[in-house]
Amino acid sequence: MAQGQVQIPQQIAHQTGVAVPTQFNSTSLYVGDLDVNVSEAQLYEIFSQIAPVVSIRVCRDLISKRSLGYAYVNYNSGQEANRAIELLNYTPINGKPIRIMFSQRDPSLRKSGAANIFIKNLDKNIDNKALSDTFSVFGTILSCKVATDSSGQSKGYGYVQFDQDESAQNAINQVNGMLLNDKQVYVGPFVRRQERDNVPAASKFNNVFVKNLSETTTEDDLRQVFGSFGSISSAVVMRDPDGKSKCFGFVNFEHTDDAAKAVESLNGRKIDEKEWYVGRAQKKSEREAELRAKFEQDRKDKIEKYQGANLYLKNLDDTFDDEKLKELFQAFGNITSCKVMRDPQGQSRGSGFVAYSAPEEASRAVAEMNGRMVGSKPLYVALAQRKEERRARLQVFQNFLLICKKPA
DNA sequence: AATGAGCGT
Repeated sequence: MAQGQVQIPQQIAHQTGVAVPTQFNSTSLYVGDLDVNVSEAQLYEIFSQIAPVVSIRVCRDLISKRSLGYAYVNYNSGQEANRAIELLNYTPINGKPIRIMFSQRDPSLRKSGAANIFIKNLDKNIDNKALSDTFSVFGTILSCKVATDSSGQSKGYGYVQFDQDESAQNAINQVNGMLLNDKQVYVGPFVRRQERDNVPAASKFNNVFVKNLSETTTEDDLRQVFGSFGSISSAVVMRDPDGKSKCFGFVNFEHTDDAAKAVESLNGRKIDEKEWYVGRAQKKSEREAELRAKFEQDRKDKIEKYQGANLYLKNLDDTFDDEKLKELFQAFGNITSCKVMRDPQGQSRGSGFVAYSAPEEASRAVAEMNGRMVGSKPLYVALAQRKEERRARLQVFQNFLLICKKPA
């Protein structure tokens, strides 16, 4: 027998060739949320109180043998398994409530999050069992859990997953906004964190930004135009210290939906011969982040564009200056910049850069000029590497040297 | 205020 498995001396239910059992006559239970130290023996003691147990296995990491925090308990009949769920679910073992479900090896239902609801503003005294009892009137619960901190204290929210969408819908309709232990709870569909982040807070805003105003447009004009969408708590046209309009402003609505309506219908409208831009006002930090991102993108575009249009020169005759370089290289294309590198004393370092406006010009220059005698020496001409590329290459080389030095 | 984690011999 496999290690870690307790085989109970009972006749074993043979299921070979039998169709996959449905949820409710399955004899196999998944027991999750186990403390890592929970053993088969502890589970046996508890589960055999319901009916004879066929087998129990705590699943463990193959190598470390550490408990994965879940186990399987098998009974002879579906009724027994069902009874175990009813009577033993949320029983604490080592102080931690276990969570029992019918074993369902196909993960698709679990992953889909279907019929799953989220409850918040729960009284801290409501535990898994109480939550389950509250919601079981709407249908069969597959899983139910109150979020807790490490000491087992309720965090005031939880989850209930039903087997049917309809049950979840009814639970939401009937319990949302109701009092549970004198606290008004929120009940809604469960939404994955990631999906919730994808829905930008962008749709909930009160403050509207307007630009491209005429210089003569005033706060009163803004109130006039925006006022038709709902009540305004403030309107402002930004101005220079001398009072001259900066041609943009902000209108703050009392209700988010009014703000949204105003944006929807005013953006791009022509008013006083000016096409207004009307949008959600960004926070300063948001705006800055956007500008930073744009700047970064522009920089990347520029690098991309000039990629391959830059030359790196070395072994350059000391008598060459920027001007002479330009003369030498302009035959191959349109030079956008040209530089001889010098030390702080102004002495030529014998290297330099020539930038063209297109990569073809640069490669022509390499082909024609590399190795050519210029002044006293043969000139080295190659496409310039970007700083990062060069750094990466140097790093590879340094590593190589280190490896070479290491004794066998 | 808060939107998990979870399936073997």
